[in-house]
Amino acid sequence: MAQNGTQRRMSSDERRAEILLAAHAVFGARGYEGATTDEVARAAGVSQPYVVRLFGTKESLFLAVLHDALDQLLDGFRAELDAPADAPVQERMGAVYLRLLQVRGLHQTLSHAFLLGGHPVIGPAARQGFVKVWRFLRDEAGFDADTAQSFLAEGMLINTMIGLRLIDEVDADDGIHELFETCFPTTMRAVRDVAPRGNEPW
Amino acid sequence: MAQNGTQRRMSSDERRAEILLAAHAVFGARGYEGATTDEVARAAGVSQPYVVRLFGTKESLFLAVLHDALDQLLDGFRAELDAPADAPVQERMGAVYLRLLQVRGLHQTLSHAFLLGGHPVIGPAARQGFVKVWRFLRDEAGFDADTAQSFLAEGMLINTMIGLRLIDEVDADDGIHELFETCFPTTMRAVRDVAPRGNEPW
DNA sequence: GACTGTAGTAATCGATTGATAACATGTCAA
DNA sequence: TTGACATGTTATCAATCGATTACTACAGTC
Repeated sequence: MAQNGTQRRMSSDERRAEILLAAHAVFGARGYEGATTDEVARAAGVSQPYVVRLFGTKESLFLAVLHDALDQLLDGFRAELDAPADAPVQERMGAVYLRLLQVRGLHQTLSHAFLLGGHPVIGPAARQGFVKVWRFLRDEAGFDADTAQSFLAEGMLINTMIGLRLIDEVDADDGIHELFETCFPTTMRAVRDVAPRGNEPW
Repeated sequence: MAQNGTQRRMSSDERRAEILLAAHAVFGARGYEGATTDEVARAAGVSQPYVVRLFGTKESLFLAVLHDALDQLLDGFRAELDAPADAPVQERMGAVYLRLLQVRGLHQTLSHAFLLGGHPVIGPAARQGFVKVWRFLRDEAGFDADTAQSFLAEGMLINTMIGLRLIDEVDADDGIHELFETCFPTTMRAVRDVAPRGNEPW
């Protein structure tokens, strides 16, 4: 029974991928320390010990999420670079960045990791990832230093606004509405459709 | 004995201020969930239960730290606005922001709070604080929307770079060195002197 | 110089949480 | 079919942490 219903047997790799997806959302919403392996497990529809078994420790699960986020980011950038150019590079990379909002929690997980530079294990991994992004922008995308800096800065502001759940008040507060229109001049509708809302835990 | 030595009796307000200072550093380095009231207590030189007694709960301690950070930021901005102008407004506000790096952990605590928008108590407080900064830049400092957005964005990037402890590798990695020179063109020496290093826990 | 309120600590408790161990169930090859 | 391995769970433990309680000690006052 249950041949294709709600419960199905998966390969451990498929399961790992599902847990990773759930972990993006949970770590993004609660941070490394605030998230629990049990929350991740329930979000992924498995038991808490199984999460630990598939990833070893909570710390290595977070590292896996961090590496996955950086891979998705840089792979997305590179794929767009290889595609035929239909707009300035900066706009195209920005569109890739915003498209990744569909992976719930990805941007916030990155920001959380970037704030843990003092952590003995996560710190070095986060630094290395950040530098990789910088090097991509400079060496592969061809950004000059000032452009790369502005691009990164705007990315960090986007992460902040997403993490703050500012969208919830975009209609209630004129200042926020203006900020959004400045930050997402063309893409506001897309962002609003995809960004996390306050009424969902993550 | 011990009339003025290492141990002294303080007013609860003085002690509260000292704990607040220590809490900036601890919350900044470890985040809201990652920090423990015991770490804050030891950093402030008091016992853990006393921290809880003076602030009620860990949550209200964090809210106090958040409000203190926003007060220091906006008070600093306003004081600089009232002082005789010796440079463009944007530069002067930026200098205030960098000067606050002397309050260890202040910027990172703000960033941590901004990532907790989904938290039922911290979220609304963080949103409100962020909007207050935006309104200050627009209404009091007279920034136009684009300038305010860039200013905020660069601030978030600075917070990220501080939280990442990137300064530790500024001499070891050419990319990081370049990033720092782009981001802190005139102020790099000051930032390096005052930013937290990897070899200190916070 | 006892009285009293405030500063502060030691001891401890209950809840949470990451991790482990033991066990159960499904699937595939021979 | 049956064995064997991979998928998954239930039960449980030890450590950590925020909070409470009960106690101690200092300082100003009458």
